[in-house]
Amino acid sequence: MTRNVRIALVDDHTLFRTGLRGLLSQRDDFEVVADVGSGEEFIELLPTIDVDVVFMDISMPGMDGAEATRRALQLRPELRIVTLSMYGDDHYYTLMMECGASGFLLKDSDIDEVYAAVDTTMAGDSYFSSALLGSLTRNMSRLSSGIEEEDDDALSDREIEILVEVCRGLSNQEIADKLFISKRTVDKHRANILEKTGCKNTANLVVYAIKNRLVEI
Amino acid sequence: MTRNVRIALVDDHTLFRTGLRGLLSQRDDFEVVADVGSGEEFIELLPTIDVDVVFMDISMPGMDGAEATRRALQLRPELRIVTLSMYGDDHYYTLMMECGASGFLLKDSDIDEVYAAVDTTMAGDSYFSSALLGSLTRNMSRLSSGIEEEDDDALSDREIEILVEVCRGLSNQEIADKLFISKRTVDKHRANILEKTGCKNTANLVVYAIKNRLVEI
DNA sequence: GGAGAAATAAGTAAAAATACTTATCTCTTG
DNA sequence: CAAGAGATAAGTATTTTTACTTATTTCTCC
Repeated sequence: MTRNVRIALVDDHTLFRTGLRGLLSQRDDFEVVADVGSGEEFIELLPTIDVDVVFMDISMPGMDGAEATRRALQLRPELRIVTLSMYGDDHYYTLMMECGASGFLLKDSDIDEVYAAVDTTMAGDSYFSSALLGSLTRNMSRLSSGIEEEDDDALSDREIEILVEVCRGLSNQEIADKLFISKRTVDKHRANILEKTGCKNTANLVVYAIKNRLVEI
Repeated sequence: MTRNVRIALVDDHTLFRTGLRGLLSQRDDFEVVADVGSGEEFIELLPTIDVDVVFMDISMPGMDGAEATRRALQLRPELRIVTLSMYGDDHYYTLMMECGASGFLLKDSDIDEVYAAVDTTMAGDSYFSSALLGSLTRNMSRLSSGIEEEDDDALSDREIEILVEVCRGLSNQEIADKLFISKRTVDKHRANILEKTGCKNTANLVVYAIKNRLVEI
């Protein structure tokens, strides 16, 4: 007999986690081995547990899903991490895929998609919410159409990370402390973000970030 | 024997709804009689069903939770509506209470709070997430202290005018020029706005303004 | 007509952001 | 292994915001 799939849940909404846990337990070949509310907790717990598939929320207070995914995969490259997001935004999708996620599920998926995500990623493939297919194929066709528009102004992962903290109201110094880098580096990132986004100041940035669904309000 | 409590779920995230439904079904005196993804759907469905308690999300595409609550209570004043929110924000809380909600639950509550919310509201009382108690008692004591300060924190028209310009990304000097007043006056207004809204800086202000619908993005 | 609220204005000082530049280090990719 | 991109860091100078305070004028409301 095959052993159970060991699943971890990382999401800051306890109720959502509890609900998902209940839904997952309906499959008796699934076993939820971790159920935590933050990226930090998960990274701390990871060395002590055996996990196959992680459902990872993107927006969480403190360490977000992107950073947690990166760190988790450094520790355990064989982990299958499935992103759980409110929005099927290109930016989020790209960010998480670049961080090494194996799947992307919208929170308004139905439970069959969750099961499918586990089964598919366990088989070594990637899984995406069916609702995402439209926007994905759009991107694909754009890429294959040869226009190759490289979007020079796309924010890097780190820049997005900085921008999210800016939107939370942290000063550059506070962001520096939080990310363990120099304030001057944050200054530089922020200047680059302003340049790339065509924004003039903080107020513009927050509006930009919200419009582009980089932060949820 | 008492009859079951009939519950409706209104939330745009299918997965969350399904999870919550599962959790609620563990109480065999509860019965989920509606499970919809938007305010419109709920209002449409309401005349055809018997409901006691509604769990209502605030932010939904289309008709939001506030509007749906108002309309539902017009149709059925005896409904007990419990708000489900990501945030324990004063503003959201006040808004929903003004719309007639009987309870306010954070999405990171645990399931016992959900059960408690049903039981409490069915008994005719109001229920609030324990995480909210801090900010609520603060408000209560302010009210009961007899000062009768009718929401001292309401922004004046001029302050709202300033805030809107801030959100557009104008500097205080630019706002001053635009409104034909001194930059120092704008400074002062801005400081008062920060104080009243409890914000720390521009980023917070923009988020506040958007949440409070003072600006559209 | 007087009380109180709101808008106006200013001084001073400190903190933060912005505009420039340059220079490593690391990682990926051809 | 070389090239390029991204993250890191720092110098310097200017502009902007923020935190304190006080004071005058112009409203409206009772």
